[in-house]
Amino acid sequence: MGVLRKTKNLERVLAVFADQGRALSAKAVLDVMPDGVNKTTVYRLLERLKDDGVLHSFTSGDGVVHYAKCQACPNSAHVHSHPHFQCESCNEVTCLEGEFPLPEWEGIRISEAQIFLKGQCTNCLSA
Amino acid sequence: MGVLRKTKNLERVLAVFADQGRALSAKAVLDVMPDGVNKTTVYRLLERLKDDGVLHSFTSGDGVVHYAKCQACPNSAHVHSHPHFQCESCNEVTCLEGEFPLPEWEGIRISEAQIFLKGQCTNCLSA
DNA sequence: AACCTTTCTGCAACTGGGTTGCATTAACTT
DNA sequence: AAGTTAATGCAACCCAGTTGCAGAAAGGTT
Repeated sequence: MGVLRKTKNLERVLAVFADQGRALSAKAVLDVMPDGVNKTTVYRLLERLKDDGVLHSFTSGDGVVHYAKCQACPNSAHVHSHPHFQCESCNEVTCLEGEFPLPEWEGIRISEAQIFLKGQCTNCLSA
Repeated sequence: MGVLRKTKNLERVLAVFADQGRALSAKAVLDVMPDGVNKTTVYRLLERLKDDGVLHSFTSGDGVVHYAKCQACPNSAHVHSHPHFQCESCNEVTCLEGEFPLPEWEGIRISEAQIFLKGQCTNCLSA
């Protein structure tokens, strides 16, 4: 469904994620985009890139959806149970490498895990 | 700050959480409350109960704040790093017992963890 | 009881993230 | 160049949650 067209806006959004090696909310993308782009367009582009496996999304602790580049993701099995981390000082949100070992629970079947951590990042710790 | 008054609405909210042994969003509380209560009131009551350590809150996967009763919480050290679980079939949100063993990460300090799991609950698995 | 003080409540209006319908524009095909 | 289909912008909307303020209840005091 939907052949992707390589539009100017798409390339600009990709450039934003290439520049900043971190997770961004739709609003953050909008703020960084030069020469106003419509917010609806950004929301749709982010969803499209997610459907295509270029980005993945998760909800940060305060309920805002963030997007980040998928690295080393076999497009087939798209599991993103790696933790996401937000620094309480600079508010940057990043992906932590490595999958998370999910414990088992009695009587339930777990299909998806969202792990969101808060604390101090390397930069802010040494500052 | 703030002496608590034992009002009718407060007791009604508490009764809701006593009945349903699970986590509820503000909207869910409103829907269950007999004889319309104002939504602002419910939001404020939930915050108040949280400040008092009666409830704790967390954000579900879709960004909605949920509240649940604190059980066996020493009021001093109020850490809620236990996982929360949502059934994809019946949508019920519950607290899973037991603290979560947080792994260490290089170079950062973790102060808070939110673990949100999705899957099938016992009821829905056997149905 | 009447009175006073302080908190609670309800309302209406607002904020902010995100979505939808629709007409227009830009990509890609032939 | 023309036609098809997807992408864009706009305005209007939805939903969770918040804010300011006036009026209503708790609780304390006399």
